[in-house]
Amino acid sequence: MSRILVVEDDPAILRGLKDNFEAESYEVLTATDGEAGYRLIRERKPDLIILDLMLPKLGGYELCRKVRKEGTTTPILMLTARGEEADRVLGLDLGADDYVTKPFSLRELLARVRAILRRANPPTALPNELRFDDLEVDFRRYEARKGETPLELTRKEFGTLRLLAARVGEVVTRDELLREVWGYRNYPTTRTVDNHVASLRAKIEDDASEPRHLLTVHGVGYKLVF
Amino acid sequence: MSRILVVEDDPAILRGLKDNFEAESYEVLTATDGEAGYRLIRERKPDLIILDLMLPKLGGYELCRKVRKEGTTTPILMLTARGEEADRVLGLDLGADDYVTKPFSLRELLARVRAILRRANPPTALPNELRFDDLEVDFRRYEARKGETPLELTRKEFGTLRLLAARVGEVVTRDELLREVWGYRNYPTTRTVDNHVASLRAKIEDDASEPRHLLTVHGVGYKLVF
DNA sequence: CCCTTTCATGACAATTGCGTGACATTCGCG
DNA sequence: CGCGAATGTCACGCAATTGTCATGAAAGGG
Repeated sequence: MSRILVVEDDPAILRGLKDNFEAESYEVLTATDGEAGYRLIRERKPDLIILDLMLPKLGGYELCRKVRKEGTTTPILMLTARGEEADRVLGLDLGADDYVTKPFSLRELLARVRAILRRANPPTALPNELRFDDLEVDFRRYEARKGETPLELTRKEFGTLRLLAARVGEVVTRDELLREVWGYRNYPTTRTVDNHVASLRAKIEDDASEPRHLLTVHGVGYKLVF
Repeated sequence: MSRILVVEDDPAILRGLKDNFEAESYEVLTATDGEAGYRLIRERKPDLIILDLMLPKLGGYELCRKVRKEGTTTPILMLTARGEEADRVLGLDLGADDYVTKPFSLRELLARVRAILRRANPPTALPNELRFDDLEVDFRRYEARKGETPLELTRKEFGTLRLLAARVGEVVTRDELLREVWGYRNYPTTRTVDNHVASLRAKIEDDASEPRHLLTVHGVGYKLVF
């Protein structure tokens, strides 16, 4: 069976996870701070790393980036508390393969672990770039241009546009946008989405009052069309 | 729409939850102690159970474990007072699917409920498109065309057509349409359905006064045939 | 610590779409 | 054929949805 490393500083959660994964007959390694976790990654080469975001000595964020920079491709699942940087769409670039927000569902966590290990299909493919007409967006560089003029898009705008771009033509509901772009942090109103869509329109549409690409579907949501 | 059981002994909270869920078009069952909750689970088979941890007669832990042991897979969302981490892990051990700590944000709770239900009840096999004759409907894009001319269908019209399309040839009653398209609560008159069917006809039939596809079955409902 | 950017929220107006009722028409059934 | 019930048609008022803007809070950089 697979070997899983859990890096988590809360001893109660750590033990709960260890017990449960072992009950599923995984081999479990544990660490309570980032540095110990880093050593275990190098020495024991786990098949999957479960990483708390807030860690003593070396944060999950930094640890994640560090091992990725060293070329480690081991799948990483991030545990994040509500209130932390939990944006799924915006956050996956750090090198994590999946995300679970605390307090989390153990059943869901187990299901995700199985899914990751099965490794059949990569996680929901988000596009890395978008281009049509004179618009050009690079989601990895967080750069956008309209014709010759560079656009200053905010993080939420990038995230919103990216999710819409991932499903070009299809309607994306405000709830989906909130879930995927905003994440499980502080639940803003769906009205917040409208505002960000509005400012996106002001930037990417020729005439924001007559949008031709970022369209509203009344009572449902928004969609991006070419 | 979905049926939610709320088991909570604080009448104020219970009332608040009931009102809010009903405002979201959920059907709500309520119980103020574990035993009553247990009976409702068996008798009414809710789609989701929201369970307070501290309950008279039969606690949330015990109730959760009991129904799980009996093979019930209905998703359970636990409500708990802000407490120790041990509670969290223990609660999840018992088979709860998610967890919200009191005092909670109503928006958060609603979002989680939606997420759980979405996960548990994968969108019932509704067709994503419909085509016959010169009609072409894409339910994900919310787009419809008749020949060359695009049709402007409203949300209810899309929903109505989609449900009819899911059961081509079969009669769908007005009550079914109301339940599936309109949602559980605040039933409009069944006459409302007629109106939407009428406007659908005006759009998709060649001759609305002589419908050939969207047919009335007198005294029963409507059906879609090719 | 201040300053800038980004974000969330609310008020307001404009628009869309929905629900309802009145009346006409059709259907089912004797 | 005739009656009552069910359905079609239509138009109106209202409620929900959305665009727009302003404001204050939060986050991030110097």
